Amino acid sequence: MTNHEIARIFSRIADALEIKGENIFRVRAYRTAAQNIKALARQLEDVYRETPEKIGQLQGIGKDLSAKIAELIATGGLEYYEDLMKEFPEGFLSMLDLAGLGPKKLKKLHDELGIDNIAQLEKACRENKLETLEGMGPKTEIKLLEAISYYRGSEGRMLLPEAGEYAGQIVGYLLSSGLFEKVEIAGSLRRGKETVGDLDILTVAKNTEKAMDHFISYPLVGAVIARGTTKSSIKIKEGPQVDLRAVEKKAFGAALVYFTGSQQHNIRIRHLARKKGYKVNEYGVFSVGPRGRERRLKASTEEEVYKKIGMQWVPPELRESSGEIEAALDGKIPSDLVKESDIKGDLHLHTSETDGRAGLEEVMSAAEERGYKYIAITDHSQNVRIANGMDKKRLLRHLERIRKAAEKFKGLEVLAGCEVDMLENGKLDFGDEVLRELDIVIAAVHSKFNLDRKKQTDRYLRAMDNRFVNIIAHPSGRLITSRKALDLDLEKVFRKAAENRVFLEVNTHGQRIDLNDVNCRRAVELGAGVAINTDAHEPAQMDLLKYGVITARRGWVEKKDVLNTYSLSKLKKALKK
DNA sequence: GCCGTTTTCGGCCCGACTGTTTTCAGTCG
Repeated sequence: MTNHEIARIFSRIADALEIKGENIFRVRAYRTAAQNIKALARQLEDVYRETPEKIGQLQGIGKDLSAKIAELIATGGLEYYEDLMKEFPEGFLSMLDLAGLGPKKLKKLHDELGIDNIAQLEKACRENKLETLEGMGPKTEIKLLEAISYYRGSEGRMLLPEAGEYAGQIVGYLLSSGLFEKVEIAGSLRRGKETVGDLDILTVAKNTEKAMDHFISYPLVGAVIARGTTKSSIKIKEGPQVDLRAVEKKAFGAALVYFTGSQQHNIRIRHLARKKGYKVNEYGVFSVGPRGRERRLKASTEEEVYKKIGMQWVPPELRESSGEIEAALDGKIPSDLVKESDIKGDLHLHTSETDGRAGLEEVMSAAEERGYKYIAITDHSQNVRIANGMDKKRLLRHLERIRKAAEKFKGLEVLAGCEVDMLENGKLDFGDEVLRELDIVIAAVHSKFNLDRKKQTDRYLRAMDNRFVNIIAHPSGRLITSRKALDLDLEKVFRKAAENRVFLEVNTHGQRIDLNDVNCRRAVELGAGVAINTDAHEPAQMDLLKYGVITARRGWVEKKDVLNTYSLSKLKKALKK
């Protein structure tokens, strides 16, 4: 049972209890627990197996919820949950995913109109049945019909790079108007989550009325969801919802904290502030005097807001309520989280020799343009036939060509390597007599994704015992929207990596982001290092590096933990082991 | 249901916008 599955069950329980009209704080407890569990760096199942009592020490998990987690892990099910679900028709709770429909209205629709599912809701809206209910009118029906159509056509959350593109375009549109003094991306995009739902943009506007009008007139707008003086929301045609908030300059810091989230992070910040006699909202930090009199304290930047509460500034990527609050209170926020400018080269690149699009020199000059000190050319090995993998003869010839082409690029060190396939039994696709000819060896799985946990893990461990292996590419094998991660004991893999000085890749290609944030964090905790690589198959993809960097930052990875921040001489030493 | 140098009981982050109201409940982030 994964953390995500446990979190989903808790959040379904929260939905169900809310509809039943249970104590809202009890509902919130389940919801908070679900969110905290999703943000954990370790799998609860692993924690439970080692030290079961640690479950109850987690933030927001007490006696009752730790017992429920134990039951889920031990039996794969939860009696309380299953009984609760029996009270609701199939598909009923998922109606809560409709925008504008919450537990209260849903309960009313069920109790008074007998609505059990989306199809019945749609029919009732079309027949104007909702208008017969108190508190609902014609607009409610229109909004719900829109929500239903959006829900059906919804592709869910975007991948991070796609969100980045949308945001870049809108920010450009806003800035070009001259109506804004400041425009800043906030929300999960600023935190660098691997998928993003809505886009959040925080602004300081010279004239909020004009600014809001400009925003809702964005050419690609499909619908205006809300239009207020400080807050408006639009839905982009075939794209995401975008929320824009305009605040005064002096409130910008507090507003940026608030609008960046995560929600759990905000709740804890405000809670801490309250204990100190302050109130924090998006307009600033206020001291609360006798008779509730409020006085604004100077806090126009994020740094000042955190300082007032008595803690260090927290980098946005860390704001997931997964230990950063405690660290910031103790002054223990990592001081040197890896930055894009720390990266001295890309160590996983393909060329047209196998399945890449560009030739050797094109790749090298792209690297030179990016100011890299070094790169590694790592085309596929023979077993990956679909990618036109090289046999021994072709590889040796390729190495020669790489070294020859590299002579033209004086300031760039080019390592001649290979992405060597990891065979089912953990042997590599080439023997040691070939591997020793390479400057760098990346081992990777491209087939047999469905081995059982023991076999898959042994496959990795054996490959990492080969003394020539430097990097494990895309270790978990997952593709965010299409392929599950391999069934793998990552704890063992990370420990072995630390022991044998094998680096684990943070691969930014396509839908990978692999390792992901929580795995990065655990790998580094266990003493392993990472390498942030693009696995680019054409030079433009080398730009995706920033998403690997942000993911590593979310995993609390510092510069010293990252192989490709090393100087050339240190890199070469590390590769020789 | 969780949590505690104000509390083991009584709190639980905080505010904007909408639609249906005539002062507010519901929803959202």
